This record gives sequence, C-alpha cells and structure tokens, in this order.
Amino acid sequence: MSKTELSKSYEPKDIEEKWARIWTESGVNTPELDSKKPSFSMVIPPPNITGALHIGHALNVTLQDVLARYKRMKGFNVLWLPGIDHAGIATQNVIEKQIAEEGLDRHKVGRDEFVKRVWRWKEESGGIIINQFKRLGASCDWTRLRFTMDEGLSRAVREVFVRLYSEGLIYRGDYIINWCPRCHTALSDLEVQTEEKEGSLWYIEYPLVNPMPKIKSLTVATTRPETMLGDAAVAVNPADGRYKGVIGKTLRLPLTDRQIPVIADDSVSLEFGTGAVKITPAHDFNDFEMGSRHNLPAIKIMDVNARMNEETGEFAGMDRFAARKKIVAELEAAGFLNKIEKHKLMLGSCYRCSTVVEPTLSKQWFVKTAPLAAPAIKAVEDGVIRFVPKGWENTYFDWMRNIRDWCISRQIWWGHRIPAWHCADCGGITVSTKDPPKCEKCACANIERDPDVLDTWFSSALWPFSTLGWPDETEELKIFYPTSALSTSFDIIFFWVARMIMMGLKFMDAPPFKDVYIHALVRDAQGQKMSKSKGNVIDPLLMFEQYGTDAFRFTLAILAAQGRDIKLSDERIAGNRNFCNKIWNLTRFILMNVEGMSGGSVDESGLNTADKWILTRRSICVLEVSEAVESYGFDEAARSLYRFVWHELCDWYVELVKLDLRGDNGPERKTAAQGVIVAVFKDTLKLLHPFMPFITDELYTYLPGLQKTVTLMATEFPKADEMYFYETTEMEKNVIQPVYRNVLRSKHDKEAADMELVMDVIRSVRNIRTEMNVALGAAVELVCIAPDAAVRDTLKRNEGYIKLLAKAASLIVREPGGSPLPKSAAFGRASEGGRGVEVYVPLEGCIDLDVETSRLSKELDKARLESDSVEKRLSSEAFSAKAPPDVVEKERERLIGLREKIAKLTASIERLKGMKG
RNA sequence: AGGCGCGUAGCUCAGGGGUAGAGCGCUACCUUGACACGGUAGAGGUCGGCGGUUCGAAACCGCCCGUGCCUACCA
Repeated sequence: MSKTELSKSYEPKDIEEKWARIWTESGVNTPELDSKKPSFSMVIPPPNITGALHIGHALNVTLQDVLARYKRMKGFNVLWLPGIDHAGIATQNVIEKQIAEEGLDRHKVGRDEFVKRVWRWKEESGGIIINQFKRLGASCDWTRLRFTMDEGLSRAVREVFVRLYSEGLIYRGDYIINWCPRCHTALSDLEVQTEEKEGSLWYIEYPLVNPMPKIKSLTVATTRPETMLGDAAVAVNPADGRYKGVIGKTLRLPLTDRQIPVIADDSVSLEFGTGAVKITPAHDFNDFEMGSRHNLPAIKIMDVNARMNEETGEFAGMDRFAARKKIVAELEAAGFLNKIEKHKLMLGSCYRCSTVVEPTLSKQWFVKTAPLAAPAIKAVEDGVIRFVPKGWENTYFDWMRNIRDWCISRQIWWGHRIPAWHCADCGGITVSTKDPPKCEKCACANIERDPDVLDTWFSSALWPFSTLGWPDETEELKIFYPTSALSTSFDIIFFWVARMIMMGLKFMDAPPFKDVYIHALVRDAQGQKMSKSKGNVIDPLLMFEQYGTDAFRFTLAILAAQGRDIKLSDERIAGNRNFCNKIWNLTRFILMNVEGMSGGSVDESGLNTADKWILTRRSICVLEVSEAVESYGFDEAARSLYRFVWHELCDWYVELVKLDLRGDNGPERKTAAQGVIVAVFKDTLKLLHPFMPFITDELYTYLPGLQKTVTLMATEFPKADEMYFYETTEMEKNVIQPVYRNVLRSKHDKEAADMELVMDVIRSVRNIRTEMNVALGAAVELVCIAPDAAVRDTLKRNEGYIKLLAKAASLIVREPGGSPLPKSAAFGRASEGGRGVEVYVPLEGCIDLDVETSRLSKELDKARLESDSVEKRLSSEAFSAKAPPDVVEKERERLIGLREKIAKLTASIERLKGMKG
C-alpha cells in the first residue's frame, strides 16, 4: 500500500457502504452454537415496522454495537439478535389510510383481505429501519432477524396465552377501559398519554325528588357535563356535615326522567367542588370503582365513535363534544346550571392518534398481574437483575408495586388473534394452542373465534425467549438465555422491560437479562425533546451524510453519560468529524514514515523515554476503555480515547519522533520509533473500533506487517501490557508520590514521569517564546538549571527532543550557581514540586524589559497567593495532626517548590530592574 | 400532590473530601513535509444560595431557590 492511496482528508462516504456490507456478509456476527467461548447475548429492542431511524434508535443501537463489538474482541461468543415488532395499532392505521385513499374502509375490504394487505405492505415497504440499522453499522446477527408476527413467535404467543388462561392468570370480563374512538380499540393504561389542559368545571343542580326543609337540591361539579346522562348516583362524603340527612334520598336527573340515589363514600373529597360528585360508572374509572362498591347500574351512553347512543334520547347520534355544548345550553335554559369555573385538568389521549380517549365499560381480556409481578420485583430486589443506572430501579418498583391488571385485547385486525373460541350454544369459551373443532364445554361445533387481537406488547414481552425458539428447547436458548444485557430507553420500562421480566421468570424460570442499561434521552441543542411537530428532529441519516457515521456514533457515545439527557448539536458532531480526520491523517503520517519497514514489533532494548511513555499511556488507555465499557461508561471510554489519540499520541509522541522516523538520529532510533508507532497505532485502531467501526476497519488494512483479518471485530482487544503497566498496590499508593498522577500505575513511572518533565520544559519555553514574541523561525539558546543530578541527566538524554519541540539551537543543562546568566534571559519554571527546573531563555537585544517584568510579576502574584494558602494550611496544627501523612508531606514539598519559585521570580525581576537602569 | 434528576468557563458537559477539567466558541501568532476538519500560546470559573459534618467541602448531609422529567382517580 502506498501513501498516495489515502486522500488528504477523510471522506466517509467512500468507505462506509463497503464495510457495512462486509460485516453483514462475512459471518463474523453470527455466533457458533458449539463454541467453547463464554457467551454474551443481547436482543435488540424491536423497532416498529412502521418506523424510520430516529435519534433514539441511533443512540441505542450505537451503544449496543459498542458492547457487541467489544465483547467479540474480548473473546466472547456474541449473539446480538435483531428484529422488528408488528406495531398493531400503528400499522393498522397506515393501511387504513391507504384504503381510505381508495374510498374504502376496512369493513368494506374485509378482515382476511385487510390482513393480506398488511402483509403485502410489510414485504414491500415495512422494516426500512433494518437497513438503516445496518447503515449505522449495527453488527447484529442478521441471519436471525425476527418479526413478532413470524410463525415461531406467534406460536410462543399462543402457548403463553393458553398457559396463563389455564392458570387463571388471563380472564375476560366487563371492566372500564380506555377506548380510542378513532382507532376503535381498547388501550392499556400505558398507551394513554395525559396532558394538562385548560377546561371548565360546570356546577349542575340535581333536585331532590322530595325536597327537604333546608335542602331542595344537590349541586355537583363536573368537568364532563355530557356524562350526566349516564349518571347512576351522586356521592357525598359521609363525614360531610353539609349533606347530613340527604344520604339515601333520591334525586331527579335533569333532562331525563330518571331518578338516582344519593350515596355515601369515603373517597369523596370534602374540599373539591361542592363535595357532591356525580357518578357515571360506565364512563369514568373512579366512578366505575365506586359503582362496583355500591352496586350501581352502569349505563353506557356512547357508541364506538364516542357519539351519544340511543340511551340519550334526543342527543343520540351527536358527537360527545357537540353533545356537551347542547346539554350545557339546555341545562342553563332549564335553570340547572349554577356556574362555570375555569379548571385545569389532565386529559388522556391515544398515544397513536392523539384522540381524546373515552373511558368505557367494555368486555375485554386481562392479564392478572399481581402474581406475576411479585417474583419480578424480587428479582430486582435480590440483584438477579440490575438496572444501570441504579436509580431506575425505584421507577420500576413504584410501578410494579402498584401494578394494575393489564388489558391485552385490542379491537383491531392486525396482530395475534386471541386463541379463544366462543360457543354460540352454551356460551362456553374454549382456549387452545390448536384451532379446536368443537366447544370443549358442550362439544358442539357451533363455535366462533374471538375477533380481538392481542396488545403488541404481549408478544414483545416474550421477545428474549421467543426469538431463541421457545417453546422448543433449542440450543440457542441453552446458550444465550438469560441474555447478558438489555439496552433501552426509560420510557418503556413499564411497557416492555417490566413485562419481559414477568414473562421471562414465569416461562423460563430465569430472568430475561442480567443488566438493564437505561440510556439517556436525546434532546435538541436547546434541551427540547425532539418531535416531528416541533420540527426540531435531527435526522441521523442526514448526519451520516454530512459528518460520517463514525463521527455521529462517537458523538452519541461521548455524550452518553449515565443519568443525564443528551443535548445534541451539529457543532458537536462536526468536532468529532474532525477527530476522524485527525485519525485519518495520523495514518497518512505513519504510512509515509514506515515504508520498507519489516515486522512491526517492539524491540525492548531500543526503547527510549518517549517510547516508554507512549507505551505506558497506551496501556492506561486500554485499561480505562475496558473498565468503562464493562460498566456501561461509554462516555468515559470515548473521552479516554479522544485524549489519548489526539493529545498524547498526535500532540506529543508523533511530534517527538518526527526526526527519529526521518532517520536523523540513526537507524536504531528509526527502527525503534517505527516499531513503537505502528504497534501503538494498531492497538489504537482496535480500541477505537467498537466506537468507530468504519474508519478503523478501513485504515487497518493499510498498515504494514499485520495479519490480514476481515475486520477488527475478529481481532483480539488490546491488553494493558504488563511490561508497561501494572496495578498499584495499596502499599505503593501510600509510599510513591509521583508528581504526575496519570503515570501512577505505570511500571515505567520513573521514565514516564521523566517524559512529563521534558514536556513541561518544552511547554515552559514555548510559553516564553510566545509571550516574548519570539519569531517562530528564530531558534533560541536555552539554559536549564536543576539541582537534581537525575533531572539533569534526563534533560541531557532528551536534549534532541527539547531542541526540536522548543525550537532551541542549543541547550545548556547545569547545576545552580556557577557562572552568571545572561542578563537578558527570560525566566520560566517547569515542574513544580521537588523536581523544579529553572528555564532561562536569553533573548539578547530582543527582550522587552517591561513586557517581561509584567509577565513575571503576574506569575509572582499567583505563586504568592498559592504559597500563602499552603502555608496557612501547614501552620494549622489540626492539619498536621489529623490529615494523612502523605497529604501533609505533599503540601510541604509544594510549599518548598513555591518558595523556590518565588525566590527565582523575585531575583529575575530584580535582574530586569537592574538592566533597565 | 408525590418521586427522580440537574444547576461547574460564553455554550454543551465530565469530574469528585486535599493544586478546577474537556469539547466548541473567543484572543494572539503560525499555511512548518500527516492534518487549517490543523498547530502553538493564552484569556475566561468565590463549582446555584444558606447552614452542617470535617484539619480541609465544588464534592458528603440538611434546607432553600431555579430548572427538567416521570407517576397520581380530586370529579
């Protein structure tokens, strides 16, 4: 490979499609069933078949992909199973719209034909999102793509339904449910979105049939006057003095000829409204409960479209909101309306179509959740399942401990049809995994299948085991269940996570996963939730185009701090596009400098301080990335990589060894530096690969002397080399107090610290050069004074590097004292603490005395401030008595260093004054 | 009404009992043979407020203020 093959800047478009295809086709994503490796498995949260890739998917898939690639490289047999869910209501809505364009509705089309049309649509345009996941780089095992309506999964659904029914955990009955008058189906509590709305409180007078001396009527307050036509009672609190004696009396319901009782119930608030509340059991959740307690009749007053029904007489056929207006008007005309107040209320609407839901009494199927919830709560309490971040466990517990039965029937056609048959003769219900020929109660053949289908989440709840072949006892289940981790968004903890846990424990006797990682919510740059209606959505696909998929993925990862929302902006992604470009050009640089190189191994004997430093930094980065990914600290891992690649490898090591690589310092240095840079860079690409799979796989192919592999995913993740790194023992932590904490755990901490010292000297000279306006091309003379012989030795050994990066023509290293310095020398100091080096840059003729004086004075002020505070601390007896000895010692050294610095600065300022006059 | 989270540089955010950090932006200088999607050097912060614990608090605890979200049957 020659350097000319790499363009001057990174063009993501050129390579991404190719790699997405290679990963999918190479088979590396498909695990082995006879592997000796430990397994790691995840199921993808199945996106809706109607869906398109949005930023939330992008984040979640990216993080899972990081885990999957990382685990593969760590030697795990990884299964990451992808899939789609059939999204009952949403999909049905799509097809209904299509049909409506043809001037038809689903009833005209008929059930069978309708379902056929859904399948046809699914084959043609459903599941676009899967290709978008591939475009994102998702390394799922695409050979195992599952769909909730697949035959296998449908079998699992039926099996579960039958078993739950036979155990009495599924029942059918008349209960109040949330009804969507547009979708024509029941919704579970979770599928209703509540929002605060501005409404009114109408005060309506209900006259007593037999007026009492003091009380002629009761006034009720209601937000829904139209439901009065279905009222079954008026309730007051038995403790309410205002209504003593009225309890048990009868009221005349205005606008009707019905009579309703006044009942007493503790749940009625004394403060709200008038203290008297109308009870409509068929159209309100509370009223339904109360109706059951008091055996009140439940009168339905609306049809499936939420239009008033025949029960309502003259209002029949009117929409509920139109009826409200008319009823209010008539009440007013008849003198029953006392007053209207403005009132804020929580209004529920359908999560799919935003139509205001109508609580309605209806015959539905329910799952009895309490018995399933108990073990599911315990699993999390016992730590069998772990939420990350842990805080979400409380959310889970709150919900689970107050869980209500789950309405699972939906009056739509697209979904898993309930496997229950009703007998026309005896009314019995037959529930079976196989279509029954006759009623199991009366043995007649006059049976008809229940028309309802199941809530989509019912099938999603089985996802972790139904996708692995359950109810068959498959190898996949043995190897990959329970799955290792589930990554998802907090807003489906109830919808999905909790239900998977209940079902997994029930049918597999084991939790569906060990870790639940709850990722952040992505918002726009202003912190607003992204939504189509706000128009503030960031389209991931557009970002791929603009900045490259890797840059986008890396941005999501580095922002994915636990427990905080992500505010995503273009600038941030652009910054990481630049990072990709940096990596690209680093590769170009390396390729230009390793031509003709053989091998690519690191020869221990030829390593110098710079080499050992970067090898040490490499090992620390390996450890940081590994630790972070293992604990879902994607942001920490990404930050560590960014720092290492840009600020350590590029900013320092590459600059240090430029002359070495050019051969200016002899063939040994050239070979050594080549070996090190290639070895380090090779590992860098591997470390980056889970985050930036495209660019890393592409660049890896250009490196010399490497074993060819299809993808880095199939290579081994770098290890923190024992040669350069070890864990610090407790004893060492207490004894060794290196100046630089970041090399604390290095075996070469002496040499790594040496490098940091050299870097400090270079920074110090650069600072002097800039502050004193020394032209960039002008080489300076440099004098370093250090009391410590070892420090002097370090500086001498690295003379070449100092001269190179500080742009110095000469370097004199010497002890304090001796011949006087040139009067015009600018002063700097490298490395505070015990190893302090005085740096002098003689600037004959070009030093501006005033500028230098003010520069030094500023530094002097800072040093004095600091030394004062340290001195104060040290002089406190409590401090030296109670603070740990190493802290005290450190502070002492710091003070010595600061005092020296002050002395040198003062001397330098004096010297300048002397020169001036 | 309850619960959870957040408040650190102009902006977006890490960190976390012992010297205040990054990215972007800003200022100055630099097209030097990887990279201007770049380099070097800077400026910029009493870590929301008040108390408490501590030798020491930005960090731990309590209260308050601001802010965001989730849950809830006051009709």
